[in-house]
Amino acid sequence: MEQVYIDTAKMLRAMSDPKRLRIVDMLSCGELCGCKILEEFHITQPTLSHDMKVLSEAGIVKQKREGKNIYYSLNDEALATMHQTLGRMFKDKPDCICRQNSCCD
Amino acid sequence: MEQVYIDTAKMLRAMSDPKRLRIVDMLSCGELCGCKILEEFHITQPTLSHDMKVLSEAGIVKQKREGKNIYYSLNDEALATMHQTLGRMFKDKPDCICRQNSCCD
DNA sequence: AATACACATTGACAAATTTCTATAAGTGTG
DNA sequence: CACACTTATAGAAATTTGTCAATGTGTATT
Repeated sequence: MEQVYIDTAKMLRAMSDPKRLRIVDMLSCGELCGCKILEEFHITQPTLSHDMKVLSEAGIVKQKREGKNIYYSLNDEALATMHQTLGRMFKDKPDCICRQNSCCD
Repeated sequence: MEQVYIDTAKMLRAMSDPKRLRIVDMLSCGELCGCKILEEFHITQPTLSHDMKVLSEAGIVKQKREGKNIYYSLNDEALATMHQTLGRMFKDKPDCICRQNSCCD
């Protein structure tokens, strides 16, 4: 299986939970610390921590410590690339990824 | 949880498997019957049937019977809408979905 | 040092997902 | 009708995921 499918699928999987998708949406408005994000959901802190780890490991969010807090922000570059990749996968074009790998013989 | 997160997450989940993502990519080049898709993977027929069901139930693929075969094709409209929704979620804009629902106070 | 706050890790459990074998159902052909 | 071919369903086993309570780690404040 080509790497692009594996990598893209991993990012999609990370965002395939309504709560995590909403977190991505929240972060698009700017960085937020965990405790701030936590306020918006009815989940425990360890659950959020786990969700942020999933998003981080998929390369969707970055984090930086500032004092006691950790601020999460979107990895805009990675998201833009993934968005573009998806767009190419959805459309039939001469440079369709599918044709590049001759999967549609 | 707003419906848009639930609906979008469901589509993302359906595509969050490398194999199913590749199937979407394959279908972007035109409709294909199940047996043709099956040739490209090392999985059993029931497994593919299950995968196609997941994609169908997420609204990603349509199907039509033609004799013995069932031809699968992308639901372009649904995919375009989802792609656009994702784009809006990733970017900070005045009409950011997040702001619309005042989740970033 | 003691305390408080923010976040991560561990261990556990239930629920969902993936994949298979076996079998059923729909369709066309001799 | 009997057979072959394509797809779907049922049931089972293994794995992954989502979530929590309990606890550990890092940082600041007093």
